[in-house]
Amino acid sequence: MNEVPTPNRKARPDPGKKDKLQSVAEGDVPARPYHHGALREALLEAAELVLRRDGLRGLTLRAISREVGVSHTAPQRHFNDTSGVLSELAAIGHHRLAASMAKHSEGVGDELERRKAIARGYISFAVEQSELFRLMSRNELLDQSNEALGIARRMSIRALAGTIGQETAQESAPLAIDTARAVEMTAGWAYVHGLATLLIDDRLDGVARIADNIDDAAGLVAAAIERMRLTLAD
Amino acid sequence: MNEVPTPNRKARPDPGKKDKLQSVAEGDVPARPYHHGALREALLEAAELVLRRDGLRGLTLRAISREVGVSHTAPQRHFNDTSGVLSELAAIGHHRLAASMAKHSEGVGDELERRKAIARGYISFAVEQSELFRLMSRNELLDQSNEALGIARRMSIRALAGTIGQETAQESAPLAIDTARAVEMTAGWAYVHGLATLLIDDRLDGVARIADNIDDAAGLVAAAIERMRLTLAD
DNA sequence: TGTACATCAGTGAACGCGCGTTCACTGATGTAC
DNA sequence: TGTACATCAGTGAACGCGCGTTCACTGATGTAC
Repeated sequence: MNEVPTPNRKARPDPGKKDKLQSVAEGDVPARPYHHGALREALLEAAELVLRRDGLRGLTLRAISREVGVSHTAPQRHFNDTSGVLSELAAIGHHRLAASMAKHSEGVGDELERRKAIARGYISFAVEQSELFRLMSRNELLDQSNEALGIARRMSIRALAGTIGQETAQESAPLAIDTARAVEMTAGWAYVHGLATLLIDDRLDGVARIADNIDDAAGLVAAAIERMRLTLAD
Repeated sequence: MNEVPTPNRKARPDPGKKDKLQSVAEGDVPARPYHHGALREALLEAAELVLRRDGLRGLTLRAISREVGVSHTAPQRHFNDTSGVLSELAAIGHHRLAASMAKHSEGVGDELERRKAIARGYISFAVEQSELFRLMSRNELLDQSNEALGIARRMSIRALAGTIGQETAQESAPLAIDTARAVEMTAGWAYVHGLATLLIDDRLDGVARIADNIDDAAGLVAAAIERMRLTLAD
């Protein structure tokens, strides 16, 4: 009787959306199948895109669903809620941060130079992926019990300590250091993290503007990194 | 005819709310008048209360209206929108930050000690009023054209440079310094800001936990501040 | 000192928005036999 | 190799929530005369 195999569904607001039978004949765009196959990964990529384009405010489950072209309830199965997506994204960010530091310091022998290189890697990541970097600090939005995030955090701390590559991928092993070393590490981390944060928040412009020979904050940061051995002021 | 002077208003859902005629006879609680008198200040206080209690997420125009007990459209007249309230609040925060640094360093003569004291003032403020401190960095929520905020920011930078009190309240005058001084200031600021940020974000616990003799992040920070002259690590 | 009137400050009902969540469902895939 | 059935993945309508905004209004205050 019915030529279209549509059973007793109530309504089809957009019937042109799924043309499953003509999939191959329609062109090279394969018809989107009911089962995506790699929806989780697609959603994460979409989430990153939305984060860059619309900022953290626009990053909702509905937004990433729209981006992928999937029902807005689909993400629930893969991430429980928004914090699930954000936590995964933050974990990815920590891995990239670690990779950036490792890459910048790769093969640098001199210890001081090595530390400067790690600092550059840290700040480069923060500047180039500032929204992601910011997200990584937004604890109230992240699921603190997320395992991947925990592992990724430990990994980036390890890369910061410059011990990545020296040990194998034992990122879960504790990094035992003594007190003095911990204090130095804290100080160094704080220094670099503060530079990165102030830089992407455009706060250094104020200082740059009042200095005689500096007219860009990036130059200020470069000079500050070069100093590396510092006192609080003057 | 009518004993109550209620004219042709449609409905009174909560008639007990405003008992204007019995104001004095009712007790020492004065009946809330139609005109508040200092609504702007009351709303700002309420905003700070809400910020502490519910965090930034709960800080809405409707929330602060509820807190004061006023119609939820009342704040519109005093602050245009939410960013107006947040900007005023951030400005207050900058003033308090400046005051904290000034107070801690007051009367400290030795230059290095003075800088440590300023750092303690910075970090104390961040820890004690962490939500407010965080708000001050949330540029996307603040009205960058807000004049009070701009002035307050310049003031806190000035206090950070340790020049507060040496000059009069000329907070709008430019703070002319040379390049070397600017680099030092930037480095010092970054260091202290990073310590404060990592501390209130509970990020230092990770380092503290892996150090042999430190089991609290606060101790780590205290030690880091005491060092003050640092290299990136080790 | 009193009166008229403009202006200011706050009210409360109504609306639209985008969000997350629930629910019964359908389409696709995997597995037992 | 084929068939039955359970399980998994995605759908889309519906709902409730809290928010900001608009609007016509009312109550209080200030000012001109």
